[in-house]
Amino acid sequence: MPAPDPFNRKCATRVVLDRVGDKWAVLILILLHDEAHRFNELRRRIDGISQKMLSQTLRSLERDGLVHRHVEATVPVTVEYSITPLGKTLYAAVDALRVWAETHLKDVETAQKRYDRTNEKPARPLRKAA
Amino acid sequence: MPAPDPFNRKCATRVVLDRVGDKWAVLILILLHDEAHRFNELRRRIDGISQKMLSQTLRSLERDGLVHRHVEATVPVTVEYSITPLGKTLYAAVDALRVWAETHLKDVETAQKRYDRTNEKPARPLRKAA
DNA sequence: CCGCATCCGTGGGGATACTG
DNA sequence: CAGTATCCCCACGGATGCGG
Repeated sequence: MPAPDPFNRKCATRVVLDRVGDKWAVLILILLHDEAHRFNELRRRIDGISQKMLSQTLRSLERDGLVHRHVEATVPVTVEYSITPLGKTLYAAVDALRVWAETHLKDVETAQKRYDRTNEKPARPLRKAA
Repeated sequence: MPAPDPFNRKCATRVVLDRVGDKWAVLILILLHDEAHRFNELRRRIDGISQKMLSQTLRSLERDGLVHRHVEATVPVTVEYSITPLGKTLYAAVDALRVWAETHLKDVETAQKRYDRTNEKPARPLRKAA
């Protein structure tokens, strides 16, 4: 893994960024930070996630050591997912983003409206209509 | 925009998360945080970005009020991009992620190797070969 | 209940060519 | 130099069905 030069492909930072870019991963991390959950609990909790993505994302998180998977050998098997200590440290950073979002949402929206008002004046044909 | 319930689609947090999830946006933000840059400077600086994505991402950032676009009316037109105050506040949060990445990279890699050693023992056909 | 395999549609994003 | 427009591909992710 190369030195921390985010402008080179495949640098450490990019790897993490890609994981954070995964919206499902972040949401799962937030949920598990509060308490452990079972598979279908998560499924119901997270609006719009497919079973495939949930499964897939959980495996990634487990692989990265951010989430722990505990299998209970009951009759219909029971699986519980919980956040690991490492996961909690990432959660802290991610949470900073959440806070930023809530703090500056208004500013962003204002900027967007301004931009749209200024630039979205199309309908001025550059070349004469045919 | 709904209340801060990240589990509902289209919540504020998700919007920001999606923007941060955009790796190009983050990289641009980091570059511009150091100093203003021109279009093709950014292009050269960022390994692997296409001209289309650069253009597209810059417009998003400008629309969100995170980046400022200054046009100099020289003969071959000159355009400079710089980070806004709002952009700097976001940069702070993003930087926390960068730090996390560099700090815990080793842990993640270790976890991954462990996981792979444990689980990637395929080659045991569940059903007989045809 | 948990989760993998398969099929398949959509759109994100790369390459290229062109304009102001 | 700074973009826009077009084509095109393939990987991401949804839906469905099966297996432990």
